Amino acid sequence: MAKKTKAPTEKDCLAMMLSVRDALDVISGKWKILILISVIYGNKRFREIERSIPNISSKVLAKELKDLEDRQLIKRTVYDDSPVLVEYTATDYSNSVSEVIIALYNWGQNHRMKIMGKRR
Amino acid sequence: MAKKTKAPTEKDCLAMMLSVRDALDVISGKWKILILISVIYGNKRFREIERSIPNISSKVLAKELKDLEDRQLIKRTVYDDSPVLVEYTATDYSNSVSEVIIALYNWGQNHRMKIMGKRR
DNA sequence: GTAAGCAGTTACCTAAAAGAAAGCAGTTAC
DNA sequence: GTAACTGCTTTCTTTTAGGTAACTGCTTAC
Repeated sequence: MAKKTKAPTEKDCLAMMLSVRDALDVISGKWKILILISVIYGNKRFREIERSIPNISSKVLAKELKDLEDRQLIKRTVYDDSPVLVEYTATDYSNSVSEVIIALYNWGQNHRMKIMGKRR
Repeated sequence: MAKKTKAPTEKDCLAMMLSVRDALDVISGKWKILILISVIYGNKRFREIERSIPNISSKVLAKELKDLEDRQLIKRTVYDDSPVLVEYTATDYSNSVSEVIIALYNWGQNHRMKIMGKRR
């Protein structure tokens, strides 16, 4: 299978950037990943998610949930018993974000230990 | 070694969020990761880095480089021959970000294929 | 002598994100 | 009957990130 081992070219560098940018477009922002964590973890109801994320407001949560739903990173299901009941759940696709989340989690933990010398 | 397998608690969810937030505080923004990629890849000079990142401006680059330097994610070395020569290089610490970068790269590539049905 | 490269800085402006606070229509609990 | 929960929406204000563009002092190349 002897492949040539090529040194990385400028194109590789650029390609890396473009894909990372694609990811950041979807995932970045102060709240999206936290919301995904909450939902993947198992929180389903609007208020439940809201309570699980420190300092998030209803307004921001509603907006971000819509955005994540549009991108199929979250599923919104309405059960129309009265009272109306709404459930947010993870999708297969949102589960694919786990790798990113875990990398961020590991790095963040490590970073805090570096700068504060202690764990949370 | 039989550890108890515990179901994740609310505290686990919160701890995850807090660490991820720590990471995002350092790493987020439109440009920081792209700059890290460029420098890790091997670009050293200010203009070289600038040219390697599509559409970045001098102002933003200068600001972000300072920020990354403060956080020890980049090393800035001045060679004071005349003309003054400045080199930016990756640190051990910035290399630790690679895992995050790779996760973002993989996800971003996958995402693009999902929504566009093609690679870059 | 002028154009172009180096490593930035400065000042001004805008759009988007986010915070704060209140409200609403419906339901349930006491 | 009133307080508290649900899933949001609305308005208003502040903050921040980022874009644009020009300009600096210095050096080398033509």
